[in-house]
Amino acid sequence: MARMPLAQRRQQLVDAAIAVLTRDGVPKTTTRAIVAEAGTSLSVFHYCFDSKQELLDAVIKALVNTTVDLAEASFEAGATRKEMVRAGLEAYWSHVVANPDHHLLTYELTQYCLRTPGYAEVARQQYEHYSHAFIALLDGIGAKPALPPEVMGRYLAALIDGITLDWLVRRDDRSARQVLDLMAQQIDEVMLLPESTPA
Amino acid sequence: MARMPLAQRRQQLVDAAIAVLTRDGVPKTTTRAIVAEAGTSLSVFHYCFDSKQELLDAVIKALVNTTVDLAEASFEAGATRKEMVRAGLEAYWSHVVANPDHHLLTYELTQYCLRTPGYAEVARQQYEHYSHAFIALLDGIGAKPALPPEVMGRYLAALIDGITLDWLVRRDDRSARQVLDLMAQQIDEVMLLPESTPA
DNA sequence: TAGGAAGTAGGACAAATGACCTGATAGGCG
DNA sequence: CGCCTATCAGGTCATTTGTCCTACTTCCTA
Repeated sequence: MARMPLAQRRQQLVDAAIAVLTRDGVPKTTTRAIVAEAGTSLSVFHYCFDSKQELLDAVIKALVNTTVDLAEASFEAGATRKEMVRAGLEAYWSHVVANPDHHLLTYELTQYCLRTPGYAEVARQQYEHYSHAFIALLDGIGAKPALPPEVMGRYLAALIDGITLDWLVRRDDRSARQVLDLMAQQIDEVMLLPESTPA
Repeated sequence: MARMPLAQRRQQLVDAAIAVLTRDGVPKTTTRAIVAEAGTSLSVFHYCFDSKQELLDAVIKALVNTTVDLAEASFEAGATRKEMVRAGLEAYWSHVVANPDHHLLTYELTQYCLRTPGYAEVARQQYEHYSHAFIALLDGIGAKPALPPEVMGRYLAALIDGITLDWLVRRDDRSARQVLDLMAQQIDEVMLLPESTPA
């Protein structure tokens, strides 16, 4: 193997671990599978990380960051308010459909954190981020919520989380799209105050 | 150990497995932990089941049944339509709060099924049951849906699933209750046609 | 250019785990 | 009562998995 500075090798192992986690799931992600994916050896692994747990720390940090970035970046442009809402959901949804394993892994890691002493807080922050992302979206659109934004954010985050999980389980595209449409409609027609129509 | 007929011993091992799964999670549920919980030996285990997988089959069947029963039984009486909806959600929610480990395990097993070849269909059926339970609830209430019942059922099932997961992660009772209230309100005021007011 | 540190290689080891085997024993049935 | 089948006990084996150790190589630097 080509020699590589420590930081770079660490990053490579984190990437390899994410690849294996995504492809094979948490239980099958052994240290040997990770180093095989990275094309290196066990000794290199323990040269870079004290333990498997320390690597998982780094993996979780990396994944949470990308997931949050995704959630925040998903909600962007559109012409009318209704279009912006739909565009945001659409952006998120196309990422789900294109990367089902990524999202499945997110759920798995959440579970892992809940079961691993000292990691519950990590999962907690992850879910805080989700609802905050929705609040920020609605705020960014310039929408006037008809309800407390906090409650709306959590409602919508829970809803999209449930829709995602349902699709990951049943892979029913038509059903998912119908429910997403209903969600967009609910947001626009029910949860936000009517737009001030320009004269 | 007292001698016991095969079927009874099997049931005992399934119960023990559920206890360990609930308490310690899927990864820590080893055959040894199961037989220790049941107070028997490994040999008894392999006398009753060919493999750990075969036991898990039985466990999943048992758990899915109880979960579905719960979901269906949760939705019962109340005076007005609004009260019935709230009572149904309340019944479900009190079970969640009283048995968080049970519900956490449900999510874990869903993941397990998705990752285990040949078990995806089990998870799929589980989620079918959830939305059907909602459709049946609304139908049982005698409510006139303002939307296709199929879509509403999936929307509500996804929503309650997301709310449950959010609470399991953040354990924020106040937030959960607010979102549940909003859900009840949405159902009553938006998703169902107005009740025909008696003269 | 020599020395030393940073990085790599491969093997080894103990613990955990699923699976199984042989012999003992209980308890119904003739 | 005595047999014989169903049930149980304990030990054992092979595999997997995380961890680590020692020796080797590359590369920077004084």
